[in-house]
Amino acid sequence: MFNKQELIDFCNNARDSYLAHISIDCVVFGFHEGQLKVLVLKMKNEQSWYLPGGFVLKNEPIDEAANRILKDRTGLDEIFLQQFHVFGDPDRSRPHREMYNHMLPPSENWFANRFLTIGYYALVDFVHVNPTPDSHSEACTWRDLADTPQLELDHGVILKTALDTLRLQLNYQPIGYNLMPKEFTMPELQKLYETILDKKLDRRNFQRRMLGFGILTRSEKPRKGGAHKAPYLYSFDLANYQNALKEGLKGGW
Amino acid sequence: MFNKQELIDFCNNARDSYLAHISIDCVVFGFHEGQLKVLVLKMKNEQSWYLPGGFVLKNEPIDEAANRILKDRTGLDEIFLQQFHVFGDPDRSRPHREMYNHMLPPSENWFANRFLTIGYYALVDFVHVNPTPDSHSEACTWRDLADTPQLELDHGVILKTALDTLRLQLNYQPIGYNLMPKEFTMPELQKLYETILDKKLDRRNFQRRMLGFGILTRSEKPRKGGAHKAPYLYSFDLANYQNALKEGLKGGW
DNA sequence: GCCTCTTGGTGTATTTTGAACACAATACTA
DNA sequence: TAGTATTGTGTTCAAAATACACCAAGAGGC
Repeated sequence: MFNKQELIDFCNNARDSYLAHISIDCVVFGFHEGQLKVLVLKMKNEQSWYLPGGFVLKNEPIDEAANRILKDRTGLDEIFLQQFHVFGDPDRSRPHREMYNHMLPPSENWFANRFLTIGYYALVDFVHVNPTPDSHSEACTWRDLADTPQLELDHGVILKTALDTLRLQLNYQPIGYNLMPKEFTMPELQKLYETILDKKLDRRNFQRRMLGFGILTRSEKPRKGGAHKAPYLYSFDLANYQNALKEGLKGGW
Repeated sequence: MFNKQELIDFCNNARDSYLAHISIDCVVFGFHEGQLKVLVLKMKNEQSWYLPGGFVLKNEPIDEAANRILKDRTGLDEIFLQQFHVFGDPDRSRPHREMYNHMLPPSENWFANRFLTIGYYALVDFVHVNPTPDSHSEACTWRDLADTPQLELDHGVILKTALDTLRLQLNYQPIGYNLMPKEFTMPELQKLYETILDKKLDRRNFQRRMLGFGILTRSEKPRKGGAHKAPYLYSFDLANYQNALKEGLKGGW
């Protein structure tokens, strides 16, 4: 939350720079230690949590805007981003719109406007992300999907919609490629699928089908160090993966 | 295209009524005589064709806006509508933005603004539609998908994206229910699937699979009148259909 | 070192599903 | 009433999904 002077400065700058009525909110997924994670922000001086978001510069393509916003939050550029839905209820941001009523008249207060928000989901390699709060926030952190805090406004709905979209697109987008590190074991990849789909899969059939798609290349060296048998390391063959996705990975899970 | 006075009136009204920077464009699909059809508009005094579209009232949910716009073009209310993509390139409407430069300075010209457009696709029962031009247009007509005119701005891309989405969602949305009349024969339904997917399907396997889903109810009376064997009439069991779609109609086509 | 436990990798039998095709039924035509 | 075009149903064969058995490799206890 801003104090009055911060608010005035922000609003002046926003009016000059950004398109009115339009915002972007991002659901950033990562995968670490067998858990699907989401990046969330905690607002200064309040127990309120948000998805990373921002506005669109007056002459900026919206995909670039989403990329810019996420670069600020993660340190990563060229992130895998998919637009998935516009949330356009006139009341969706009412608490935001009224929040600064006591500081500024609505005509001068950027946040008093109605905003449609364009929802993007992003897939990132967890270990490369450097979570960075924005000027409203005091914290930017990963949370397990099963352990996300209550989110403000309609951000809970946005998150849920993103997750539903992710499930539907699992066979049509390079989701594994973008969420896994370069090299990974088959059980790790299976855990990702199980987490996204929220159900157990048969270990042996999973392996056979995955290999059957011809989108994985096996490293020479297995992973060392862990207890028990050393699993092989795999990486995605991006060209084959993209090609297979055009038709969709056939069959359900 | 407006003359100067029409333009001034439109702009004054638009500024008071609509959200800036946001428009809606609709791809209306119908199905008639074995052909997938799209509703297009022809602008007054020009050989230029557009998709039906409009703007969002300042306090109107976007889904309602799309519904309102389509009610004006089709006479139908409560149309099946799906938001599918936002087109947000800053240059997407450049020709529109410059079109009235000689009549009004940009600051007073609504169309000189940048617009993001939210793409909706609509599915309607062809025979119930009463195509109605808007104030820019001299004609509003159905065109075969294979015979659509060149569309202005990025409307060609919007149409193509809608069609791709339609294909992907065929097993997840009640597309048959919304495009077919109440009663139809199995070969007619098959033609719809073949048209959307743009490939031939085996008549007998199609029939067995469709019936296997348990989403159709067969009428007592077959269709009379045509030459040759009278086919049965079917209608969708909406409750079962919706239920089956939650999981997706399993298998590909 | 040997046994056992745990985890990863491969093979096989059974069931289910999908594709291809033959044939019967119906309604109009000649 | 035979002919023809079209619709409805059944059967066959192959492919794919599922379930399960077995083998391999590494770690720790004794």
